Amino acid sequence: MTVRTRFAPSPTGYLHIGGARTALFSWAYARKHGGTFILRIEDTDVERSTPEAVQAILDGMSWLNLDYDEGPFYQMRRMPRYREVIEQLLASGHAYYCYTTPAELEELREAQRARGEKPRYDGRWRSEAGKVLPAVPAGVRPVVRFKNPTEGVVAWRDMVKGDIEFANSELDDLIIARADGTPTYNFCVVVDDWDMQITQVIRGDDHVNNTPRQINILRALGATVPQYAHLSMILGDDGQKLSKRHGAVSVMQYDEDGYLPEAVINYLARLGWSHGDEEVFSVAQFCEWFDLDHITPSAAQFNTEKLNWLNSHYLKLSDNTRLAGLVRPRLIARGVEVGAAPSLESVMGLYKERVATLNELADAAEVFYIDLHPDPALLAAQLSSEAVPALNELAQRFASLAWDAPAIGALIKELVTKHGLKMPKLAMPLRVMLVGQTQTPSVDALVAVFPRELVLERMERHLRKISS
RNA sequence: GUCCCCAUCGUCUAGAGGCCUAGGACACCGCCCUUUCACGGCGAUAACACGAGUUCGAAUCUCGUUGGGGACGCCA
Repeated sequence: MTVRTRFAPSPTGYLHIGGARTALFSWAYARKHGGTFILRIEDTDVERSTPEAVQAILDGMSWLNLDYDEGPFYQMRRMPRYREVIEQLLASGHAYYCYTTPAELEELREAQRARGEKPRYDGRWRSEAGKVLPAVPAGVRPVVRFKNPTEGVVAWRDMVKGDIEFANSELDDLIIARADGTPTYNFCVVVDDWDMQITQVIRGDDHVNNTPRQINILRALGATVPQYAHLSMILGDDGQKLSKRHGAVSVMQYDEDGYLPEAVINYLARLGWSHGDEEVFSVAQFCEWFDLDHITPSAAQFNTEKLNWLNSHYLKLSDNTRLAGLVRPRLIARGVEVGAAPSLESVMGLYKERVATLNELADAAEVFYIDLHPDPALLAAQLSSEAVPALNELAQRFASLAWDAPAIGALIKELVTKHGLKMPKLAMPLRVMLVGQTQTPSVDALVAVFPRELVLERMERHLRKISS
């Protein structure tokens, strides 16, 4: 049988990091087995679903390069099909109308909780042989409930967690159609997974409790029960459950924060899944290696430090043209006009081994293109009176020097010796004048990236001030 | 409260009864490289939650305890 997996988010917010990992694993499983990956939008919660959220999910997946073979399917467009199946269940006696009102249910649950029981529907409208049902109240529109088996157990071999078993006595008769006739989540999932012939349901482990109910409905329908793989959740950096407060950020936030999609994919792949000691691998390699046997059943804590490490790794591997293309819009967004000289590409080359994110790369690049005003205190501290003559001579000699790093380096060394200085005495003030910082790449490489005129301009601006 | 799940270094993990004196990675610390800072290289510290049992032998199997998480909606 060919593999068919699906990712089925509800469009009530952005695609967060946990959802992204679920999508990634589901996608990778299909890719690994030459199967089909389906995107399904579970938008039956009309109140909370928005087109913006749909777009956010699509954007997130596209940024991560998770392509789907079928869909997106929207549940709201499948209403006639759901209605048809509900009729079928009603007709076969697997479902029934229930006239209990929400208020009555609340009252029931309240009482059960007070008694220390698990809150659940008491089956008052469930038809049984020889049972007399209450009189149908006037003016109450009924919901449809699934008639869950009362005896035995429902068990499955979870591909991540192993054998899981629920007693049917723990399950109540869930609502499959609301009073207004619209179907509910657990029911739609079942019909969709059935119709779409999903072979492996890979989803978050918050769905473990839904699984026995879904299996029971599937069986009532005579459908094939798919395999299930329940992924444990991802905790925030602080070990807390991901929530809006705790950085349950959109995957697009990682884009904004300057992470490369391949770094995020690599990080997510390694979070809860492993292939021996392998830490760094391409998406293609991941698809080849991926399997459900090596997924940890326990929750994993997100670790930004490790993501940073992976990101800096991929940054080093990226060519300068790509990096320039990614950094340029970030600079423009800051209002920086990126001039022709130095080329952004060369600046990327100078800094890509030293940063963890694209934003840090942008920070480093920015000073090359703005009207730079180094911190006066810093400049004063570095620009010692003994360095000024050497710097003056340096500027003078720069004017006619062959403009490359070896020549620049040689000249600096020569003048350091000539003026009886230590290297930092000369290099530090030069760094501050050029980029406003004492910590930079090697000074000859730094100078070489600049166009000669800009170096002279930035040097003379300050040297003139001192001299006068 | 009831049901379900989970439990190896600070974090992500390797580990499917002897290969474990528990391996790798991130972080941290130290050293080297570097007349700056990073990068890089080398090294160190650091874990099987606890208690019973099964076994010649348990991180690995069983049970219990503790701790954590999830679910108990006319949300998904």
